[in-house]
Amino acid sequence: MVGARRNRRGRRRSLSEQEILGAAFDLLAERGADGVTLRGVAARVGIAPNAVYTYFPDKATIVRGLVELLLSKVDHGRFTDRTLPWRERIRAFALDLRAELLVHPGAVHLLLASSPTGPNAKTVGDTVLGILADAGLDPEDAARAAQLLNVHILGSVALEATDHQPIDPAQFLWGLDRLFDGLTTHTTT
Amino acid sequence: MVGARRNRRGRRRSLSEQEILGAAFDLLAERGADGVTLRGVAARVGIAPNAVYTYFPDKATIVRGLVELLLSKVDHGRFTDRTLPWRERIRAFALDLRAELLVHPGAVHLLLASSPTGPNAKTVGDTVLGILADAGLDPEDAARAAQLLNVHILGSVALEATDHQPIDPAQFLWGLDRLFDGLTTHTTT
DNA sequence: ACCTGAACACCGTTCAAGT
DNA sequence: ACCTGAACACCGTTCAAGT
Repeated sequence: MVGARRNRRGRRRSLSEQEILGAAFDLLAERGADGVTLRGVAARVGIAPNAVYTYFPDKATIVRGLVELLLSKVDHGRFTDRTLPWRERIRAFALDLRAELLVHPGAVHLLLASSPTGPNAKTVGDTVLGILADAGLDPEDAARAAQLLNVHILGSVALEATDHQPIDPAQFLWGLDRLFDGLTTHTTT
Repeated sequence: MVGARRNRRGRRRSLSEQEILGAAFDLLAERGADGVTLRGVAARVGIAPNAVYTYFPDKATIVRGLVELLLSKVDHGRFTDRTLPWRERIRAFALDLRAELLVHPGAVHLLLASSPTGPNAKTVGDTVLGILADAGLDPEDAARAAQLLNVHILGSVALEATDHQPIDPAQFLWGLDRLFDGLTTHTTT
């Protein structure tokens, strides 16, 4: 239903939105968040800077698409095994997302600034929500707990990524365990 | 010992670093983080853009100074009352810092991106550390807990501030309570 | 040492024009 | 509809020159 719109007249579309987002993703990987530039993306796909506006209304929309593309790299399938303890499942998910964000310098700031609402963001959120429901939290608590985990993951990565020091997951995992303890205490009382 | 350097020759200094940081702070309050611009600061204090380089080596240094100035607005004295329960003391501190960050759109992103190391940042950190020590945590755990609280406060504000929705402290406080529970569980086991 | 004017190498975005 | 060249209104930063 989306795309495949009849181009009744005029020149054929030489690119797709996905190719442009792909170029943005490459720039993110190669030059970091500050390197994701409208003009840079245009140059990489071989069109003039203003031609990008044929595909996206502004740069903010491109960044949201880029964040969506980034989130699609998280493999949700790995965390659906209900035979594993829920702590293990969340831990695996959190480490995976964290790793994905750490390889792209500044990417986490795009996340924190754009507060993604796309389908992939929803899928990621639903994955966490499902695990928390399996853990026995009622829907309201599960939603709050998911948000709390989100804050921990993004906040940790943002602070870790700016410290130029080597990145050690110990503090991250310690905090995650405190969160688990806090959630357990809350559900058992 | 700092400043009051003899100007042996040349024109008198027409400004102080503090006046420049003050102008940056005003711009932050009026136009948000994106409005904090080297040229804007220069215009506000009435000098040419490049004259700013006489006071600061680059914009990043100005931003660090601005973050320091922002942190100086947090009133640490209010949280030193040891007769109050430690949860109350941390809660008051966290709400205070959160409120300070929320009034300046985008300010939290400056914090997250600059990872402040100045004296005011240290004072803020020591305040939290002291409270956690009063709560009975050993120094290592207190340091980790302080970092965990830091992540929660900054991460929450960053996600809240980008959601354009009205800002509700309930989720923030719920998360804080889960952290307290998690820390309590950890110290009592 | 402090300040200026001019310039450089960028940005995101808009406009008029071509197909 | 898609694309281009030119321009606008910005950035941070550097350089040469004046006091």
